[in-house]
Amino acid sequence: MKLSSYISVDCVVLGYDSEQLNVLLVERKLDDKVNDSPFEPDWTLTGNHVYLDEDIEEAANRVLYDLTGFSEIYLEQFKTFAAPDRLLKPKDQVWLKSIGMDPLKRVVTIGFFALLATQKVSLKWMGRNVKWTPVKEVGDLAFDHNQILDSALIAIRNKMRHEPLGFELLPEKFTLTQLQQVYEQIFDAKFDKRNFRKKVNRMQYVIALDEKQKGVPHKPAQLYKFSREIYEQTKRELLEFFV
Amino acid sequence: MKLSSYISVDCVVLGYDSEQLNVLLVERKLDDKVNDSPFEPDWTLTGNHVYLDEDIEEAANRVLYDLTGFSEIYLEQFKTFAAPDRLLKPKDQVWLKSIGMDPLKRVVTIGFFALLATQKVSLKWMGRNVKWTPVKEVGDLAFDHNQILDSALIAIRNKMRHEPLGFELLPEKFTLTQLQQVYEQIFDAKFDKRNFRKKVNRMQYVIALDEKQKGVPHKPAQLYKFSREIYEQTKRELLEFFV
DNA sequence: TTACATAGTGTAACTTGTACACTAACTTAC
DNA sequence: GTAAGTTAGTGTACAAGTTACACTATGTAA
Repeated sequence: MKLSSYISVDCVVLGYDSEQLNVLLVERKLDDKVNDSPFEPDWTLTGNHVYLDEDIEEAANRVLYDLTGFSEIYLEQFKTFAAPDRLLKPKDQVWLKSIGMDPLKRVVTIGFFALLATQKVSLKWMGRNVKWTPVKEVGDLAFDHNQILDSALIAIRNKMRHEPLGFELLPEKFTLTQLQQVYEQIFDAKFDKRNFRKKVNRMQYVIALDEKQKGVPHKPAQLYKFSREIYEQTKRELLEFFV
Repeated sequence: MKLSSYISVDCVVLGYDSEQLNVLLVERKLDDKVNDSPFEPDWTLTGNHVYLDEDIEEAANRVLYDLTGFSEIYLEQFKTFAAPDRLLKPKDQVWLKSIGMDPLKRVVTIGFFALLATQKVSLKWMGRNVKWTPVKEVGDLAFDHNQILDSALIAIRNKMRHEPLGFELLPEKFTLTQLQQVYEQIFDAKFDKRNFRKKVNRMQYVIALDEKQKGVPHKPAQLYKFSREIYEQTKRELLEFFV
């Protein structure tokens, strides 16, 4: 299959693990490095080329499927990066020449963000090391991937003001404390527990289950679920979220 | 200058003219048409190829400058379109072959929206007919440009919920009725005049000028201006807009 | 049985949203 | 210069939402 080599997708995969918000990073292989310096950053976001007969959404889903084994992950395009000095890897330049194509100087990449609960993921990707890193502790990434990550976080925050994305970071059954923590992490803010719960109570699409948390060394919390159906019906009235 | 032919930008240029929200369309030339049928739509959004040494933001600004003669227009990337069946024009395919490049089947285009007050614009572009069309009366456009327009309107609405984009559609000095009309057009809604003004009054960055409207056949309205400086200082407190 | 940890709950003061109708100021036509 | 036409500009009462704040309840583990 031929690659349209100059178009790629990069996925900012965010996961919440009951403590913090994490981003999925993959370790670079040696032959990915642009020069031989050992000081180049070792970690990148997940991404891949886009095939010629493939839409970019398909390509991003393919990356996520290879990574997690799941295909129903929340995924959304947020920005395209095309600065002329974006780097094409040397091995790709060689390969492009070998098939008679112009080894262009830049790769245009379409940034996607994906949201999921970390426990779902198997963490294997093309034989490389993969790790969750707390978003607040991400160091230098390769290429312009720090910039892509920052843009993703801004896009997610903006979208979360008026769409119920927070639930995508939680398992199907969750506690209100977990929900609150998700929003606190995303917006880097602290909310008042009672006021937060008052607001959730007004959301008819957050439904209390007949079930409690298990295996915790303290009072177990009530579990809730999110109903997208009810949300779709009532969203006109209840649009504002937590920030 | 060589073109990186498979990347283009398309600009959804929106203008407000004291009555309605309009979008700028350009007429196609005959040799743009994919086949000879006279039934193909005659109008498109403005767009162009992206040069190899050019970022996409630069390319979009170039399109806007060619069109309007202005270079300080509010412009923002909103979505990238890359469906495999997006069409490359026949003349471009011929041209790409002539310079030894693979005539790929699709053009990846990055969609931008631009906001301005219509009176600013001179309306000339590459020798073609250009016209403002009320957004509500746009008919069939060429390629997937109706889809691009719809996506732009959704992106603008979402952004306008928490950023002061409405002012970009007005001249520097505007009346509160004009401001209200902009938001009514964008959100396709009617607001109560007194409540709207109450809300504006709370926005310290909308400043009453010592000046009134002129040349209107009725009571002239107070003029106001928007101060981005004050907005930047106070935005944490006053984030919500009109919808 | 006690210590520990987190869950879960209510109220009062204040701010914002909503619904609603008349007078003021200017121009034009007669 | 008077009347008709047009848009500007204003206030109030009620409902809803926001904010700040501290204690009791229920489970586990030692």
